[in-house]
Amino acid sequence: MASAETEDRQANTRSDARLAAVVSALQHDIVFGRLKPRERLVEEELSERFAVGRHVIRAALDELDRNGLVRRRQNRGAVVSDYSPEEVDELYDIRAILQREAARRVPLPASPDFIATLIAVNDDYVRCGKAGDLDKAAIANDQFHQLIFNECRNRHLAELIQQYWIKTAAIHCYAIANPSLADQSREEHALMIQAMRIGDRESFETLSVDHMQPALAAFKAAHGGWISRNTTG
Amino acid sequence: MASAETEDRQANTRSDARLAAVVSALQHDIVFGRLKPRERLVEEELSERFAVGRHVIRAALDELDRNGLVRRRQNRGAVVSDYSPEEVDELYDIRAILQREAARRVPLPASPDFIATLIAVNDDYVRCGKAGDLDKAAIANDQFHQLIFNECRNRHLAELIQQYWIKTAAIHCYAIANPSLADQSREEHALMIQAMRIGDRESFETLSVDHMQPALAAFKAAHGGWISRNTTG
DNA sequence: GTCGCCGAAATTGTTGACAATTTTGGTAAC
DNA sequence: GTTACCAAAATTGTCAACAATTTCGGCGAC
Repeated sequence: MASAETEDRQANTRSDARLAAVVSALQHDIVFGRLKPRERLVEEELSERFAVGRHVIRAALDELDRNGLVRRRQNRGAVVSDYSPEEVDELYDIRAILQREAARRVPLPASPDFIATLIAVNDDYVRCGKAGDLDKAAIANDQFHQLIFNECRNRHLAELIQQYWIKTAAIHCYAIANPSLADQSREEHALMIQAMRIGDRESFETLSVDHMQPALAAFKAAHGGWISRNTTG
Repeated sequence: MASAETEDRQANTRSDARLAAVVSALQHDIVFGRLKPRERLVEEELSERFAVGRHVIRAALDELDRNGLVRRRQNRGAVVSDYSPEEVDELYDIRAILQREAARRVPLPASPDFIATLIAVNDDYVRCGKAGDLDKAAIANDQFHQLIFNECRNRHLAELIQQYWIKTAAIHCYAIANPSLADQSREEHALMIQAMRIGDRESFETLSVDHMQPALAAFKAAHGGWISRNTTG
């Protein structure tokens, strides 16, 4: 629901509001663990729940499949995907590559206007986080990083980073719920803003990559002993 | 038609043979210029041409839209996309990033078995190219580079490179049709094989990035004066 | 007691008709 | 001659019923 409007600007995803709403809702359900890995997603159930035609559900599942959040197989329906440890490492490897390069391409120092916008969004993130409103905090966090990466002067690169952001949403949202990690996240956001303001590219680049690591480490620690069943199925 | 079998291995794209065939055929039509930029793709026409239901066509157009080869807008159908010069630069910028990083991750020197396979595919590419069979040459060229990038020890990165390979297929297939560029391409393939064989990573990395440039330069020279109409539309 | 087979239930894939939207062509007013 | 508007054609979006496939439970054979 919340991202239905932002979606409208992206000319890439050709879709109406209903589809966007379903995708967004399912994304949040998966990311925040209301839908657990290996859980089945039945088209007719979802069709009834969201009060839309089954073909809309099908399109939504297509998009989620494309985003890597669910996995579909012929005549067997969709299940929430659980990443194997190797997959998580691979995805974060790619994110590190992309975000480092994006950080190199952002013009620094950033304009005062941009810094002001960034601070406003980050304040929102901090406020929601401390208030325990995880859903809104996650959205503000999304906005914060999306704003930054959109400055990289390569729209396709920014979109690609956004794609991998979504793919790993279930992992990096881990940090928001954990008080200690959330503290660190807030501190790093402040450092990023500072680096952009004074034009310290080296710090900015390092922060852009390292900012991902705590959530990844926490996720791996929590799910370390898991068996990966989704290889050959 | 030709890639219908290879598609089967990729568990990611959940689709039957018909969908894969339609996507592949339309891809080739666009890449080799039988379908020209800004040309409309009408669902019912395609449905009749390929003798499949319209929903299959719709799924195919979805995938082509996702690959960037066509552009769709609400209630207005699909058109073959023509990239603006900025978009082309952006896409090649991303390809350079990804392919450089992949080259860094490929274990070197490559095994003799792998080198042998590579030489066999490349011989096929050279043969088809010199015989003027552009369609098969393009497929062999695809195989050659896909083989290499699949060695990067990160399946998601390899898939991502493949995605951008498809996105820019219309551009880099330019080189195959041009005799001088094709000569250079063949020579560089030989150098890449040599670098992988003896473990010369620096050359391999440089080649992996620079190999794209001639086709890009030729494409930009040919389409330099174009007006870009697909911005806000 | 276990293994294999068969049938029913559940679920997804497909089809064709219908509704909504956009485009096109023509006509009348200025 | 040009512009505004309206109706018809073309095209895409939506829906509900039907067909095909997979899964699950029970039954019988060994």
